Amino acid sequence: MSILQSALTRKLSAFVALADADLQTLARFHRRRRSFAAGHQMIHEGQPGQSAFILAAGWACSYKMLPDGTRQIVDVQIPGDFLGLRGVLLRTTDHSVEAVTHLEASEVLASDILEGFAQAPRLAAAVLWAASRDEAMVVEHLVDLGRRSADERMAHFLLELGARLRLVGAGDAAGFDCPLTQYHLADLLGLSAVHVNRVLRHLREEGLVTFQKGRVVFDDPAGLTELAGFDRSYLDQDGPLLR
Amino acid sequence: MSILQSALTRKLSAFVALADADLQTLARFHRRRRSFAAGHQMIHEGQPGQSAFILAAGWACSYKMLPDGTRQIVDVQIPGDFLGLRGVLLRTTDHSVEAVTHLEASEVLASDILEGFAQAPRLAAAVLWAASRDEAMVVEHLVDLGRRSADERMAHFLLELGARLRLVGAGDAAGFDCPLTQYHLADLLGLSAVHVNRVLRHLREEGLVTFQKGRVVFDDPAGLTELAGFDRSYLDQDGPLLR
DNA sequence: CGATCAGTTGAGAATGGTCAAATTCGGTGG
DNA sequence: CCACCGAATTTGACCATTCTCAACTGATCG
Repeated sequence: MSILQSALTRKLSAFVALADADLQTLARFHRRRRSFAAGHQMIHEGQPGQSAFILAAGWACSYKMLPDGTRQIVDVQIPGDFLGLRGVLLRTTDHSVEAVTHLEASEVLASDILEGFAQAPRLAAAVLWAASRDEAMVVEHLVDLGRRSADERMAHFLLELGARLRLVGAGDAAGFDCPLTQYHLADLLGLSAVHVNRVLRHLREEGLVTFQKGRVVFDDPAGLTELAGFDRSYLDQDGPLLR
Repeated sequence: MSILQSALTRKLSAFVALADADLQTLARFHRRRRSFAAGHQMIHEGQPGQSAFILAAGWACSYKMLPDGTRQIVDVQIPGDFLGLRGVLLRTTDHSVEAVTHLEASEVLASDILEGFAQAPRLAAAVLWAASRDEAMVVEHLVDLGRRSADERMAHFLLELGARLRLVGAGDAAGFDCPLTQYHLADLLGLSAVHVNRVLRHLREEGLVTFQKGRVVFDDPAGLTELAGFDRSYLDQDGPLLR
């Protein structure tokens, strides 16, 4: 079993205890290994979901474009995450997904997913359960956009991302490597790129966090957590609920 | 079978063809009928999810409070929707739910859900599948907050709500009855109540939509749709994917 | 009939946006 | 090694959307 498979298995097992049949079905999701260049558009909004991907290495982001040409990034995907699952489940894709870095992923055809779920309904429950935890992150993001100031948003996003990365073994309490540009941050946080730059400068001058040259350093984790009102409990999990 | 049950069954059957055993399990979710006064807090953020509810009549809203006392409403629930499901699945509730009007709901204990899901994994998949469609609405809401102007947000929200209500037989193309106050709209759309008032006046003066005395009237549906960039395809569904 | 709550309006302030122009940085070719 | 290119970042000046504070209206209710 590859490192990726064990990571995903561990993630899913946090929700549902999986039997051998479930694990074999899951293993079949990893047959088609693919590689993509940075900037490649993996999934196109509005098209029927032909396939989803399980991210093995690299970063991606899912986003929606608006008629006026602006975009809103909904979420960032890191290794172990699914891409485009909802597009397959709802038969139509409501967002696009773009590779932020070069990335490695398993392509899972829509038919694989539907057949696999029919044969292994407990696996289906586990996958959807994990998706429902992802929704908790989207909700936090929504609160960011609705009610937090630009500084608070940035602080909250960087802390959440750091916590997620640590769960998959990338980065530590001191900081993490981050391939996102300030344009990505702007589209994530609903700000202009210019203002993102000012916010980052402000947080740096306050001694809270430094984001430079592709690296985020938490200079004052406690102060940053305080500013952001960050509570990581929604990311934690401690054992399968469904046995 | 009650009207509510058939509505929920229809909703779930859009995703997964349910067998008799699944339907019987689903029926057991409706044993505990409860009634709540407007303003009652159904679910408290931070507490372990003891039970969820299936809304039969009335409106509710789920929200998060911030340390500074402001709140962000994440979603509005109307009849046929689940309340507090994620709190049960993730063992801890990441948001609160409040009754907007007097409401009728079936209380479903956490143990009912977990036992039911273990016995009827296809039902579990169906419920989580429906939850994943709800996430599509949260994503639209997120885009509202991140990248749409106040006018566009209001237009988009009212159109989406109207479309959802029509799916459950409340309201029509002309408009709908809406018990939300301007304070609710403010907390939904990330605006101040004062600005909500100005936005509503502006949309009314433009002849697009009128919201007065608890009733929303679409004066110019086409113009409103154009302003909002509204595309309702993410709400549509046309037959079970998993047979 | 006072009290309360939702809605309405005005004036001034603030957060964040837009436009425009440097500056830095990582390659890349000579 | 160096000049150069394009992308990313940085900064300044000005502008606009939205917020805050405050006051007032109107409906509802005990």
